[in-house]
Amino acid sequence: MARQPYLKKGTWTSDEDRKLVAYVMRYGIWNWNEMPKFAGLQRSGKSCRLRWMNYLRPDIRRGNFTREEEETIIHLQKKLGNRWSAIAARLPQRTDNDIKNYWNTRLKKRPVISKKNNSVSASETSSSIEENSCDADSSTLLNIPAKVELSEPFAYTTTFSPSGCHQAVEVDNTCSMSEQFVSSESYWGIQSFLEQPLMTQGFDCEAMWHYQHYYDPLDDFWVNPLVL
DNA sequence: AATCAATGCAACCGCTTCTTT
DNA sequence: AAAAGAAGCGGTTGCATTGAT
Repeated sequence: MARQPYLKKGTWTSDEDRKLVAYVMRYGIWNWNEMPKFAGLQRSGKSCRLRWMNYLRPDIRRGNFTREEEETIIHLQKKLGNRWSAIAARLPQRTDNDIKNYWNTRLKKRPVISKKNNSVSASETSSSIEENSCDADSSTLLNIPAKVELSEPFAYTTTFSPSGCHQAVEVDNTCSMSEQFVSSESYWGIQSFLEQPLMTQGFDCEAMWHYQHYYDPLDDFWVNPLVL
């Protein structure tokens, strides 16, 4: 009987993140079960998919949930039950796993939800809702610059639109400028991977590289100008 | 400063659903 | 229509971090 190749489990390292992101950005998603070996990862396809979907995708917003998001979750959970993917579909930049975790660790524990204005009373939320200066209101949830923070030193920024087409957007000035940067070290880490010979054929590799940057010599950073 | 408990979240597991042949 | 494989989903676990003593 053929021995199963060793498959790593547990927390992802920055190197693994880098490999997966670079691979997906170059080749796209074609088959999660086959991808890991081409990407040089000793992970199951399932693990790769989960990592990408829940953490590495560029269109994910991380950090504190806004009051509006929180109220949406509460409302939809009441309406749909624990159908986290359905709830996540209404909050396009949040993952089902994030929403599930948020519900299980915070919202579920709340004893009383006020029906008045469909909101939670101040006494119940004062300790749990933190204002986030980068939060967008619900009308601008889409098409805002998204950021993925990987384990140091790898990070990149991009824009995302629900249709899958990249388009110019305004930089949210309320967010710190650092969110527009990726260090030169990280940039070259990605670039060197991308310059390696192709390992598979038949994919539109160039089309995958939407993520463009320019170098700012003053800060020694590669800046994402928010793609065309 | 050290230890323990509580908390939050990333990741795994097993099952279901969808797609392809 | 059936079978097989891939992808998606939700429940759960385990570890890292934080706070309390």
